[in-house]
Amino acid sequence: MPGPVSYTYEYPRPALTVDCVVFGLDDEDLKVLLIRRGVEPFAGRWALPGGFVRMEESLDDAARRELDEEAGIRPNHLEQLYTFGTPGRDPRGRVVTVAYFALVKLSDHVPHAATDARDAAWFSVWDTPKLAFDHVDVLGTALQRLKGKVRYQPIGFELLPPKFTLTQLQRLYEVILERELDKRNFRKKILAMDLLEELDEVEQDVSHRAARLYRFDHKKYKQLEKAGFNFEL
Amino acid sequence: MPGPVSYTYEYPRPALTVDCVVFGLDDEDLKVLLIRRGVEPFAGRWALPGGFVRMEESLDDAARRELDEEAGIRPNHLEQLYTFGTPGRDPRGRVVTVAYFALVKLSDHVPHAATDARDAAWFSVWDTPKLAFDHVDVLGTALQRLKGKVRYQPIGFELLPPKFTLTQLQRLYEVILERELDKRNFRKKILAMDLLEELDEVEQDVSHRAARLYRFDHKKYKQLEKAGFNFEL
DNA sequence: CGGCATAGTGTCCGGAACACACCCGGGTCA
DNA sequence: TGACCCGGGTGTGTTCCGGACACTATGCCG
Repeated sequence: MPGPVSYTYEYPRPALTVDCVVFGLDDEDLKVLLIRRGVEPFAGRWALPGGFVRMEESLDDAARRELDEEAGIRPNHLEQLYTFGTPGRDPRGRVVTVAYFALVKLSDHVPHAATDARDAAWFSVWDTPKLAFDHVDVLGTALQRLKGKVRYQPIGFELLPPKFTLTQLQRLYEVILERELDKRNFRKKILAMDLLEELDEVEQDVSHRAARLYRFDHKKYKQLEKAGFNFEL
Repeated sequence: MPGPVSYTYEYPRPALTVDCVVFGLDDEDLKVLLIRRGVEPFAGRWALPGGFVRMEESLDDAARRELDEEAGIRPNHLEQLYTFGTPGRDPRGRVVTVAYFALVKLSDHVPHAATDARDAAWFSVWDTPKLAFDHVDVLGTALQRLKGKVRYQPIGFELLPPKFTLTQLQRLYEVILERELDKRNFRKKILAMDLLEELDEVEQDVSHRAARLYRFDHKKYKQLEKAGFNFEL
């Protein structure tokens, strides 16, 4: 990609990057995707996937591009999280980063690495290695946001396979909200919303009574949303 | 402020600005602070106060500095809103802006302009002139955020004078949420939280029975918050 | 065929939301 | 000066919703 070797401005400008907090759900645990850095600064440390924003792309596009390049991930749900710009957060100089958070179905991304000759891996969000830059703060902010948002918007489904059992769904909420929920009340509430399509299928290969499978009805949700319906818990 | 006349980088960098959506509450109406632009682009148009981020200041500091410089405002409540970076949003080239939103007591800022030889004025949020850049989008996003946030965090008080009546408080919520509330229930709920200090004073100069004044108890709120209390509606 | 592991289900109670109507206090104006 | 007008401020009954709570059903496995 040839071009001029330098760019000159009248006033100094910070560098601009995007970083992505990608969440996935494994049985029993909420995971976050990390990349092992190959270059300084923080070579060898784990960090959130991300990189520099190009001049002709939007911030959202930059986040998607970096995710695809660094981990081969094309998330369904991606939203801007917060912008971190404290001077000194990057030893190379002033770097401002727009953080994003994404939700993916882990099942779609089991064999993770091998996409860019980099190490990429899923870690439990409660037990990550020491992170580069201020990425702990970014992760913390993302967790808070996820916790706050999952109760008022049906985004949790992005973490589950298309067909899931009510128990799986309940566990998802329990893991994210960090508290236990009553099975009967949970089912009553979620079914009362009439957003789940009950399928004529049950889970396979379990050594006990198989649970019925459900599917989230995006179309019905869009309708209800327009009509002023508010998803809650 | 003399210095080198140019800054050179190996890769192109977007310019970085901050813009602030400052809300104030007038009897009966939610207002937003706008500044008339003196220079191109969009000279003569109204716009949100804002400007370029300096290399040695944090984003929050930049927002506060610009607000002070352009309108003489030092808001109590200021928080980051969203970062807008679509290529083409500024005709001068790639400019990414970190938007903030702030709440102020209008009473503290009645005589607005005259601070920087610029025009500054409060407009009803439902009836603003045509704005420069993509500032309509920014304003829209800020309104949405305010609407969402006011129900779960006691930030509405930042818009009222220190001493206020319950009716004033109720009107605030009605204006922001764009729906009417039941007087009896509103009072019951807000008083039950035990966050308002009942004063031995009543409002003055009204042509009907004077209402009792209250004050928001920040200290008590901090305590309750730590104890896991959640403000709601 | 018995045991075990998870699926699936209904009821009751207390507090919150809501709708409804009346008295209070003070200023205004005839 | 007294009648009235305007919002301020309060009580109650009804309904609705969320939370607590425990047992039966089903299917696989040994």
